Amino acid sequence: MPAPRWRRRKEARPQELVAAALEIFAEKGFAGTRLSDVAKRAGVSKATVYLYFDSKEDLLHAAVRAVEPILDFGDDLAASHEGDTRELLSVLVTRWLEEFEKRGVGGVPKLIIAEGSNFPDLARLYLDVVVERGRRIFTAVLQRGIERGEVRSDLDVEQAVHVFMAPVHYAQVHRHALADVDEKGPRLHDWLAAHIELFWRGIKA
Amino acid sequence: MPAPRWRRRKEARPQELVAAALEIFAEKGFAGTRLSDVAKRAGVSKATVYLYFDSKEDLLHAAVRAVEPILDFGDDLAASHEGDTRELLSVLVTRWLEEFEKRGVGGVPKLIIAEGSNFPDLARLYLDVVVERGRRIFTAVLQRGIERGEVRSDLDVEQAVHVFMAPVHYAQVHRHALADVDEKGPRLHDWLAAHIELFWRGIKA
Amino acid sequence: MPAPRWRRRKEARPQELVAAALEIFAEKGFAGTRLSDVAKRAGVSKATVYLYFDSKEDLLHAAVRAVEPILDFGDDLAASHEGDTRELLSVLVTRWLEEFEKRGVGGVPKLIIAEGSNFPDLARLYLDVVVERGRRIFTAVLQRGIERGEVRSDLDVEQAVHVFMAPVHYAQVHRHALADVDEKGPRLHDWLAAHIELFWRGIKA
Amino acid sequence: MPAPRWRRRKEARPQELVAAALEIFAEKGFAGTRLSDVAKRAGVSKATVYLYFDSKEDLLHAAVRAVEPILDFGDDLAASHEGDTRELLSVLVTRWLEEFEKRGVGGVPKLIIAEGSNFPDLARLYLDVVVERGRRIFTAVLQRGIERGEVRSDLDVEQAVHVFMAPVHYAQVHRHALADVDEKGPRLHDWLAAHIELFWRGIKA
DNA sequence: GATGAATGAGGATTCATTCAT
DNA sequence: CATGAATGAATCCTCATTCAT
Repeated sequence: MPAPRWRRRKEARPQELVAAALEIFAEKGFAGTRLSDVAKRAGVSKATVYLYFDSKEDLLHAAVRAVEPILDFGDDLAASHEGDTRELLSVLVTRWLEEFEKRGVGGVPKLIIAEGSNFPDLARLYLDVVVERGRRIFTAVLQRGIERGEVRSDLDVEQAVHVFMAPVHYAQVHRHALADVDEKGPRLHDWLAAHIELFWRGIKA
Repeated sequence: MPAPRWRRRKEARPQELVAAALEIFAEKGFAGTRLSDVAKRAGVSKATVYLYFDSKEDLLHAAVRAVEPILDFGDDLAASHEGDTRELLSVLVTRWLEEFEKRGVGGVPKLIIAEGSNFPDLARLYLDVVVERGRRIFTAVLQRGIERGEVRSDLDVEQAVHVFMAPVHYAQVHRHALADVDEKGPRLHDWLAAHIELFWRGIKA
Repeated sequence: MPAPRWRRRKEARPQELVAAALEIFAEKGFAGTRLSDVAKRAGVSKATVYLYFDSKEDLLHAAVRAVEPILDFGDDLAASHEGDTRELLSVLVTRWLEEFEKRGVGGVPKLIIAEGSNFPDLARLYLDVVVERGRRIFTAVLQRGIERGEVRSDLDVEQAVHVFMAPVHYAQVHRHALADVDEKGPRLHDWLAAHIELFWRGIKA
Repeated sequence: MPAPRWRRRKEARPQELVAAALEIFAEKGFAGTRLSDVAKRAGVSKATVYLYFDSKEDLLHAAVRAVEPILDFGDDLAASHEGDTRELLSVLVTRWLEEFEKRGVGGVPKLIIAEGSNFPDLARLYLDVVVERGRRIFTAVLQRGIERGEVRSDLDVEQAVHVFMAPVHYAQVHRHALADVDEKGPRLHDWLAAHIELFWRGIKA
């Protein structure tokens, strides 16, 4: 008795819905999103959404929660890295952006910016699993850099981390909010490469 | 002597409405904003809004257009500055943030991030009068720095400007979207001071 | 002390408003008419309408009441007519239509058709001062025709009057409701001439 | 056992809505009709109307389009008639009126008079499927009458048709607009019988 | 589990009407 | 007398949500 194909579909439904919802929430915002559009994009009927989610807001939460494991790679990568700190910064940033896109949650940062004041719980979740966690990771990296003598020992690490992360966050937001229309705007990878280059000059020993 | 039901305010009304609208649009987003709330905050009835604006969307445009003269200070300030470039960067950034708050349009950057994909015209307007103009101003500043020998002459000015501006934009967005909930987040002025400090180390000759 | 010019204007206001109202009521119907459009056509402000009329409905009544003296010509003309009856019919119909247009109330019949069920009082007024009065006039004319031996004495005068008037009423309605779009439709004067010709053949002795 | 809040009626709903709408549009006019009243009369909620029609105007169009097949009987009846022409006229007129009432579109002629200038497309549709078609049918009838020697060969058929139809149209309009209030007005069947009698005398050979 | 049908609550917009000047 | 400004009360339309099948 082979597992029927539709079984897999059925189990995949919630994820498909979350993926569809995320795209549209990120594009239109929460209030601007019609559940009927989400359903259509997921290839189901409106009513089906309610089999898996209690409400539109529930779906929003689910969509944002998809970002939870996004930085799992961070600690390991930082701990196991062998090369110099500057390269580690570069690898981490690259991976950061890749993970978001690969997992289809690239729109979350923008969504959080847009809806954070309407849904503080979501903002807090995002801050915890992305922002704070990112801060911890990069704090560790900079401290390791200091220990290794690569980074100035008089650096105010906390502020430096804030400074370092702003362009990363902003690049994600820009990409999903303005890039299409910002013809003279920065190109993502050059932008972040330049950022790391300048930042490194700013902190190196 | 009961307060009159209304008072003639033809002159002031549009601005009051725009101010009220901007606050709420920035907080709730376009679709999430109820015109009745805007009216209430402006102290008028819903119908009064329609005396001055054709539609909710028209009001949104008006609200965003309030940002148009925001960087008027930039060119003059840059041209007349006597001190060193680093200080000029600092002055300009400080002034930038002040102007937005002073004119009550501090929420616009966040609003544009949230609604840019729904209203590309608005995004374009914002890019023109804020982002591009900011780029031009800082490009000039860095070039002046190179000419004065303060800044490395091998600097890729275009990329440097993009790098420099990201934390400025992000700080504005963060302030109106996440700051309330981001207890461990950066404090605006320290953050930008640290940014300028590190950036300067990155570009100085 | 010459009478100031504006005096005349002021006294003419109600009539100008009634005239403007009538045109628009006849075109758009009562509910479809905006008082602001009436005011604009009359060259005054909306509020001015309320100096002369209590309400939109009051204005409607005034507009329809303008039709009251419309058939004053009828009795005299019928009584003083010297020629034959057929000619009298023709003269009366021609005059009927002329009077409506001359006095600017040509749209009233259509308006009454459209709004009669919403404003039975108006319908009754119109029936009294136009329809019933017309019936009386034409009844007298046909009876005179019988007395003069021009019209069949076995004619059912009451029915004949109803039959005679239908095309007159309909022509008025058609003109203001369908004529613009009814390219293959009848031309008013030929139509009524043919009507009288056929009717006369139908009733003549 | 409480009555279910609703019952699946997908098939019947549009027709029920059109019927309800037609009654109310004919009575109150387009602008004077509240969609909530239409919904109530059809026994559904306001929102349900929008499941089947895009807008109030769409519903109006649908309602008027219900008149489209109304004269289908005409050509056949005229072609297959065996008796004399006078009787054919009578039969056609009787049937004409019957069909409108039987199909519940008796109010359309009045509605078109009322709204023709606001919705020229509707007027055109009505002219095409009712007025013009009627003209063609009666033109054929009169020509047949001439061929059969029953009708004067010098008759101006085109004008005669216009004359003949006016009371038919007007009777329909009168019935739905004024009859209730026009106590001394004509009774439909006597009226049209007298019309046909007089008309026949006017055209017979 | 899935959905077509239905709806209640709500929001944008309009407009007759009022009032201070 | 006139009117610009303001508004309350509708009215159309949308959409998240429910329910019978």
